[in-house]
Amino acid sequence: MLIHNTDVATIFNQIADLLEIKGDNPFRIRAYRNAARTLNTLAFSVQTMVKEKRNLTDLPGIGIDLAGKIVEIVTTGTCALREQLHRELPSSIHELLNLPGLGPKRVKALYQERNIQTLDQLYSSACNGQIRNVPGFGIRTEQRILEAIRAQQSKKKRYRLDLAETIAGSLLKYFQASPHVRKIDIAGSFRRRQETVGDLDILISSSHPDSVIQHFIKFEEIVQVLAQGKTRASVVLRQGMQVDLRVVANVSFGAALYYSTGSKAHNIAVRTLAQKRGLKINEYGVFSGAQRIAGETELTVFQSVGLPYIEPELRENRGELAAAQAGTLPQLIRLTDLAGDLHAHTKASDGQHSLREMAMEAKNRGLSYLAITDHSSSLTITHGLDAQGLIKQMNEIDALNAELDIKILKGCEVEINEDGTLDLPDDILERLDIVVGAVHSKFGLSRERQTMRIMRAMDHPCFTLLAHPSGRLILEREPYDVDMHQIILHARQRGCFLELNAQPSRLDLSDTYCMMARSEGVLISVNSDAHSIFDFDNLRFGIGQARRGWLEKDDVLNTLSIDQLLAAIARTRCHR
DNA sequence: GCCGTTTTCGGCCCGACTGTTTTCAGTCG
Repeated sequence: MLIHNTDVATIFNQIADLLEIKGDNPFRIRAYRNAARTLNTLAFSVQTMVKEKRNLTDLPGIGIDLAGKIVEIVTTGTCALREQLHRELPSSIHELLNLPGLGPKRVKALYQERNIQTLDQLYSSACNGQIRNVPGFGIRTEQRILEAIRAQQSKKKRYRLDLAETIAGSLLKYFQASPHVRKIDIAGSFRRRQETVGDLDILISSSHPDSVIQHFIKFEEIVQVLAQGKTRASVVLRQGMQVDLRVVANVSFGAALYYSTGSKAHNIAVRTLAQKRGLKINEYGVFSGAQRIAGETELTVFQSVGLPYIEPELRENRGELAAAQAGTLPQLIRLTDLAGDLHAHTKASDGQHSLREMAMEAKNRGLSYLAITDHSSSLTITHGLDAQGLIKQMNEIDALNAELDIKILKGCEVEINEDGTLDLPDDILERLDIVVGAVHSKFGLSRERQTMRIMRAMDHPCFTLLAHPSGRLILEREPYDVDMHQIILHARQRGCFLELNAQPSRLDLSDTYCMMARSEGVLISVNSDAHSIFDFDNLRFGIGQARRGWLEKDDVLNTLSIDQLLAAIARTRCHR
């Protein structure tokens, strides 16, 4: 039986929920949640670790007891503790905790006083006015529960980063109209460039917080004000997205920005560090007793606990504190480090602009090379190119290269067939500068067959890099089942490369696999996969994801100069 | 239940807002 890390994490979170409702030791509950978070961000399979008898207690937040429970879950598929808790409390009850406004205490009260076990029961009880008399509840709470259930039924919970960026842009513009806004920044997972965000966290410094809050709640896109106080407010926008605003004094801006950027796990780790130094960190600064010793900028907050500045994309408690203390933080790649783009389409297949238009735009954006990689013919939906079509395009590229001051590479996004062969004859592949292999079909193959398919494609002597390696579409399609670690190891052995596809709907490879590729020494190519001249904007999303994956300039293929790049591609070909 | 440059025991991040409480518990970020 295949057990994924997320399966184990889900069981740990369920146990934490049930223990919370029971009123168990809060630190024991936190231990289960910490372990679940570790498992959810781990690139390696714990089931494989168990098979290989590797030491689970090396993982952060996993001690002897939880290591034993992980072994139990990956071998039996379940956990005795969870089963026992389910005998004490109904199994559906933890769903109630997901409802905003309901925490463990209230869920417990609802169960004990009204025997409410499911959302449906809660909804009908609230409709009938049976909630308001439960101790600790009232009419307002009953109303909010009804609203929360209705809202949950209609809204999508997370949003892609590109949509979040659009909304953030309009909010920033709106706040520019307020004379009392001194500094403003968007914090939270948005600032950490997470691929999806659940809400937007806006931070403002001002000496007139009341005016700023008043201005905020008049924003025309707001459909509901959830909370409104002297220094913060929470609202829901028309798109369903929640926006939280916090206003602080200028001397606290850095501390508040640091605090609201998170992640939660990172913040807790740094606060714990501060505590050992006898310091207290909160939204207002770093305090030694009653004296504020830092807080105007983020840098001073880090310095106060003896750390160098840590970039927001690294703040996930995935080893950045240890690296900071050891002085081994990565010098994260920046957008301006990219010298070229190795994946772009034209009107010849499913793109919107001509070869010339794409090349001119890439040059205007400061790139010194661009690979044109239209689809191959078996992807009929995109009107892919056959051998004749590609030969024609190669001639056009020769002509343009003689004319333009940017190097255009002859490439193709070649279909990887079900058996791992490539969708073009060898004599054509050999004439291309770059061969980008991609899976667009047969997503449902077994893990073994999908992995073999891709590895066999990599073995073709002309294969250069693997496009969007997992095939996922964010919030729309799960990745196909594939052993990414094996593929990364095979890429290293074969000498080829993997793509980080920068489309905000893909961002594929994910951050954790970027970390894995980096640690295995496999170069990543951050590519726009542009289908129009506007899509070169994608690159900044790709760079955000690359930074989350700890990538430095030297870890990224398309930071090489054109000569270095051509030499690197040549080496992949003389490999066999 | 985890963890250790004060510790193998005794800690474990911290404050704002809401509603129901009439001084604060619960929830959230």
